[in-house]
Amino acid sequence: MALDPKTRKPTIYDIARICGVSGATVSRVLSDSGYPVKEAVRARVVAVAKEVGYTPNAIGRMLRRRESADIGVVLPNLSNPYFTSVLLGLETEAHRLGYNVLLASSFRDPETEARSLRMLATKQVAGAIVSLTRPDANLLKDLQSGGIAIVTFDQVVEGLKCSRVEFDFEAAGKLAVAHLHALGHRDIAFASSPIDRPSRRSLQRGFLEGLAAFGIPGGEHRIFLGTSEAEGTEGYEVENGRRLAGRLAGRSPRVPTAVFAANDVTAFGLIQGFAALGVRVPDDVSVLGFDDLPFSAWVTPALSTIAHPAFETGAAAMRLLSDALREPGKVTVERFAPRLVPRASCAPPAPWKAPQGGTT
Amino acid sequence: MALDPKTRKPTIYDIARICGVSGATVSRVLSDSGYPVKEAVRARVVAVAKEVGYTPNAIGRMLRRRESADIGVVLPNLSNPYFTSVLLGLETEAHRLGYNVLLASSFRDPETEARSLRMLATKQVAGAIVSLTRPDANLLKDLQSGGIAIVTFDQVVEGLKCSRVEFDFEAAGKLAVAHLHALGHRDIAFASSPIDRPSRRSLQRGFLEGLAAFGIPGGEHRIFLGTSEAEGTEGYEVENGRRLAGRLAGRSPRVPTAVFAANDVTAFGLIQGFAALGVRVPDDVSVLGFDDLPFSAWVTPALSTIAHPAFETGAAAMRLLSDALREPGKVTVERFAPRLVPRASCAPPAPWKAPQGGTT
DNA sequence: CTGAAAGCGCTTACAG
DNA sequence: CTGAAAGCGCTTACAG
Repeated sequence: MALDPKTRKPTIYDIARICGVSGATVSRVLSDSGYPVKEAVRARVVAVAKEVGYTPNAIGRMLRRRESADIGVVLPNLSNPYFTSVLLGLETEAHRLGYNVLLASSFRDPETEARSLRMLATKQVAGAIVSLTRPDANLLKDLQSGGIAIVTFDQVVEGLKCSRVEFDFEAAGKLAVAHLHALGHRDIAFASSPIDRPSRRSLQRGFLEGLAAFGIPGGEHRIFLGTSEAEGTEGYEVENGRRLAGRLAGRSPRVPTAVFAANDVTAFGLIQGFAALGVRVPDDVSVLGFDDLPFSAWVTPALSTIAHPAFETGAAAMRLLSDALREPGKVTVERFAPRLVPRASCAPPAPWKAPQGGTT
Repeated sequence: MALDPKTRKPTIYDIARICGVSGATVSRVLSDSGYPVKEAVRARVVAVAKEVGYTPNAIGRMLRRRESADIGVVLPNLSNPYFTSVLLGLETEAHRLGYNVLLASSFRDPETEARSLRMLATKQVAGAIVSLTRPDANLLKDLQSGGIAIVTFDQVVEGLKCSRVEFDFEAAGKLAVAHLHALGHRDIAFASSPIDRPSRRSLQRGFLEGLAAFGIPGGEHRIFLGTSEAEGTEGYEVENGRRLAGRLAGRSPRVPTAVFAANDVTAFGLIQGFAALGVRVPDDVSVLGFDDLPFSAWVTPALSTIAHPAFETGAAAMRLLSDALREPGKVTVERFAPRLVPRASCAPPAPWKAPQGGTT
């Protein structure tokens, strides 16, 4: 315990001095370099390190080695359970692979997003996994040319070469319409928070294409979007759904017979909003969600929805990043397809009403 | 663009060379030091920095300044929505205060937990916000003596001086029993995943004290705990609840009339498990949750529960940490109290059955 | 097997 | 207002 005055944290040189060896030797022992060191010396160094409570300084090491085990993660919004599940998948895989996660929620603000990206560059992260509200190829290219590997998910950034996890949002939109159409619906609406991300845009496009495929005219009377700017706060999505239910229920001359919600949470809001107005789901209107969150199977009516594999998306993104880190320049695309999960919130429209499905 | 051979990232010295000034001057300009620099020089430096695409290296700066804006966060389990909400509160406040979050989920493994803590020390974080599966005062004291501020939540670590966000779990357990007792229940059980954290222990203690206060004998036939070691995986809690429902339903000579679940997700599992066995909630058995997750108000029957403010806990923890960083040694304790949120999953026991409450 | 020395990118007394 | 120099804690050719 022969340390300096002001309870300074011991460094490699403190240990070196105590052991009567050079800093280089201590470094070789303590960094598991595999470099040969006489066994007696090694033992002494390890013992002294322990005795003085030595903690390696990763900053010093990083500066010297110019490498990092940190991965930046930029998500639009932690209050949406979808992203929370992505994060869980990411974190699980990161842990398995030995990476640390630097989290940066953008709160759906492009400014914050850009700042987070720059912050990550500043921190010299090895790579970043991002889902952007306002994809900016130049910003991401800057990171890449700074040696930072990028992986995106749920979006392809125009003009950027990088690995990504794709999801076919357009197919999801079509699948939604197909399901509702098969149930007998012809007057189908789309409910969403503002279309501020490409994934939403694709979903909406798929929805419209789905309508077109069945000869159903699209148009503004089918599209119900949130206007609030209070996004990113907990409960925004569900509240938006509640409000949209009011607008849907008030549409003249008549209420749509089915609604496709841009995510499960919005669907919950719709169902609640409808209930408050005495509109029954699925008796009066069918509600189809998107995401298949874990608890979507627990609500009543159990939510019919389109599965969007969240955990798997996060885990896959982390794996792709790890691959890209191991093999710079490697670009891989992993694709997930939508899958229909029919439950109880969708049923044939009133005239042809068939018995409801079970709740469990 | 007069940079070195191998597309090395430009440093302060590259800019200095191009501008014909010293590195010190460039640093003064680019680090917003407030140090006086001739305006013409300043402008030139800024322009060149932009031109060469300079990105400050936070590692170099951290090593020199010995300070960090990183905060470590150690959570037991991201698959539990409670912690997810805590994280959201934390992250929101961290963003507001200008800190970056280094995330480390322990997956409920004490080894992983200890490793994460050491990793954070290594990374020279300014502080850490932790909820530990196996609280270890020595481990945390080591961080503190290394200059890292610690804030805990939902637990007080024996023998550790630090700011913390407390929650009165014992009172929550008592409140649960009081509510169920007031409804007429006398045969009340407790259902939980393994009691591996002090908070769970306190909740259970409160439950038992609550029983005792009403002269209801405790005992093993009232305590139903998960045995699985598959904790930390998504869906563990709900699956555990489903399994426990089976054990509860099969208890002889008779099924309890009410169950207090250690968290809302377990309660969902219970309700599902009961439903699968034809046991109705609340008609045959009342289920009371704990947490009041956002979606607990959306399920059917709407979950009666005890509120445990998650977002607020995370935000408060971050604020306390910020205070402690600003004023080293400052120890503050912020307390949250449990609050009953009666909904539809609890009702008087069968014999005295009264009309059910509404679902919304 | 060991050490002296340079250097990772930055900041900051110190001297002018 | 500016610069030379030292140093944050570490690693790693290089020489022995």
